[in-house]
Amino acid sequence: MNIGEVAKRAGLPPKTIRYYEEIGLIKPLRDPNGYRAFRDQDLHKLAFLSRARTLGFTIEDCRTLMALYADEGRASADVKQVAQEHLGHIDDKIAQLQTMRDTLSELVHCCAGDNRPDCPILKDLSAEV
Amino acid sequence: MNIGEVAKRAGLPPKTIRYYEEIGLIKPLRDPNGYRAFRDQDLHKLAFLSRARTLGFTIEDCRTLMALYADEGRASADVKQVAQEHLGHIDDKIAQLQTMRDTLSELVHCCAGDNRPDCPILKDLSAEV
DNA sequence: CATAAAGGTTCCCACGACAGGAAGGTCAAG
DNA sequence: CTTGACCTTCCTGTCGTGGGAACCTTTATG
Repeated sequence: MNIGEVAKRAGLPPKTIRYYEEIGLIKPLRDPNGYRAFRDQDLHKLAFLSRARTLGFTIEDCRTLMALYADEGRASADVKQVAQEHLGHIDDKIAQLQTMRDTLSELVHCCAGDNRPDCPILKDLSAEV
Repeated sequence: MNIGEVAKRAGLPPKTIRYYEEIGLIKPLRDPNGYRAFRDQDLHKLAFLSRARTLGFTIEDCRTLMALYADEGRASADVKQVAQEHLGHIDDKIAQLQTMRDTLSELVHCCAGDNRPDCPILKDLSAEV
């Protein structure tokens, strides 16, 4: 399989796949012409990565998760811990965005949005420290 | 005022302030010794930037907002539009994170988290394409 | 059989918004 | 006079790609 083919199947751009090879997440073989030769196991790993990235795991998390996946003797507790920490980060980020959203939404609501210059949004931003 | 002083007052690291000058958001004067000499108006702008960044506006948004702030003849509609677009982006991001969170939370919940290798999280990640 | 299009390769630069650190100049206190 | 706290510029790194140049290989078509 060439890179275009796996890209389609794994749902990842070729650029990203090359990058994943560069940082050692996958190790595709090479054809005599220099083209990367992806095996099913490579495709499988890429699909794994694609899915994990969709769930927001960092590349380093992915590396850890793939190592755990490959380790038959793993403890599910280790996997769970990685996932829970990530979940914590997501929750933090959501909370932070929600705070922004609340403030911003309030300000937008208060702004007349007409052709006059008075604006509670700017007033808030320029409020005294 | 030197950079350390404004940094404290505006709640921004000196590095960030230097960066803001570099990209033209502020234009502090210079003392004969080469030190930046911040006026009240510079501090005011930095406080504005700090607040806007806290609300998640991009640097380019900040540039626009500061221009609107400086423009006495602005229409509040223009400010509102910038804010509303930003609000939209925040909502998108929250929705995306929420989707991740839901899936991940479900998976974490299903994982025993013991010393056995069976793990629904890894099972999900390695599911067939 | 020649050619053109579509695919592959490496390499380098850019993004956003800074953070870290080196190497050096300046200033206030003891 | 020295120490230490500031300040300066300059360069590099972050994270996960995306864009594009310059070049090579394969496949399809006239």
